[in-house]
Amino acid sequence: MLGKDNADWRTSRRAAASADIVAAAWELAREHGLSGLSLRDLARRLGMAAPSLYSYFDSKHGLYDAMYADGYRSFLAMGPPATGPDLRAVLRSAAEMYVRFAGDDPVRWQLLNQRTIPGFEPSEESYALATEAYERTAAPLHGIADVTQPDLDLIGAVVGGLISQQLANEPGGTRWVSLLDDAVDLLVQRIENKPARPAPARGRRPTKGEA
Amino acid sequence: MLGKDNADWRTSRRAAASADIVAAAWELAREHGLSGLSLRDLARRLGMAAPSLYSYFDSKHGLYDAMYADGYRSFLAMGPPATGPDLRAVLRSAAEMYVRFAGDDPVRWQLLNQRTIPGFEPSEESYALATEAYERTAAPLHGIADVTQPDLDLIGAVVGGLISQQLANEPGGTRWVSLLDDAVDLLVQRIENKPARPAPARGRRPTKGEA
DNA sequence: GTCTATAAATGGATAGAC
DNA sequence: GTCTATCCATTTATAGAC
Repeated sequence: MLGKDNADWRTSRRAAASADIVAAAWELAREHGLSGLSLRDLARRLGMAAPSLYSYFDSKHGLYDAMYADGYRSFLAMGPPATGPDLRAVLRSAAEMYVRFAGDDPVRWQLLNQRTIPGFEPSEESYALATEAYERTAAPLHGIADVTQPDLDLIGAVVGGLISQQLANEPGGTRWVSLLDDAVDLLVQRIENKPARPAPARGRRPTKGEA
Repeated sequence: MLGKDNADWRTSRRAAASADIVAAAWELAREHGLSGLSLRDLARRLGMAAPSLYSYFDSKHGLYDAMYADGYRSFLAMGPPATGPDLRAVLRSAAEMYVRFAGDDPVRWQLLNQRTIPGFEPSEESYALATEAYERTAAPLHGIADVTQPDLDLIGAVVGGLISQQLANEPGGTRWVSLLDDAVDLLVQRIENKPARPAPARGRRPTKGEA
């Protein structure tokens, strides 16, 4: 009567094997580039035959999808960002967390943030993790000032831009990343010194994004 | 006695053929992604045999290098950015030029600005074009206010970040790119409201980037 | 310069035995 | 689930005819 236990055991074994594969795939991606990843190399490193990988992933894109999900799970594992009443402190904390995450594994950042693998798009399930990570990071900002979606978009672009320049032009350095505090100050200024919430009706100018 | 003319003609013929190849390569890259480009497809589209491409390029990376150079030549062909005494106007013009250039051909922007092809690095000659483009774009800013290199780095990161987010998350849209004017205003504010040029010596704080 | 032919290495992917 | 064997496409490269 250990049918259920047996099934659980199998499932967890399978999950563990799958995790091993993904971990080895990250290793290889760091060594040979994201699109330089080959299933043969991967199988060899794991001491298994290449076709066996297809028991775990439908295709190479399926593997990328698992890596994508794994990347966001790693981000979520860093824990929630700081909360508090001070916009600058909260923003700085969230930005630094993101910069650290990107610097820890540039290839991971590339898969998660750039459209670099032709034809690859994350599955709904994996993308849901991306959404969760985004919302969790943005959440502490919502209460504080009058943070709008365009504000969040600009924040993301500025922080992402600094990371991107850093990784592309001076990997391992700090030339761009060291500008983070200054950038945060700018963003805080923008958000706090915004023309007070538009009086409901009464000559309100349409926002830029509105059709 | 037409040896020289004949040589010139051959050179220009060769250059024209080379340009045709690069143009077709861009087409294919737009269709199948940058790393999805195949020399067979390329040769087929040009109505030639694949090995013939090796008369023009040493390797696939050689082709990428030619595309890289071509990309920056296209940028330079847009002409110099606006000049003038108004920082905001000059910055906005340069930024809009860059955004237009990126939107016109996202794949080109990817090759020029992201480390996406494993093992590919532009040759010195091609990289010189990148430097020329950068310096030409930054030149009009140098005269105006007290624009430092960290200022330029931040400008590049912000503009590049908006482009990157736009292309990755909503290609063809304007959600991020429409924030450009706001971003420029922020940057102008930073540059203009900088603590006046530090009095030579006398308690000057070291800049972040300095060792 | 261009072609045909060909080679070797490598890539993703499938079929079918165990 | 794992293997062997196999397939087909791609990259790189060479030899040799035209």
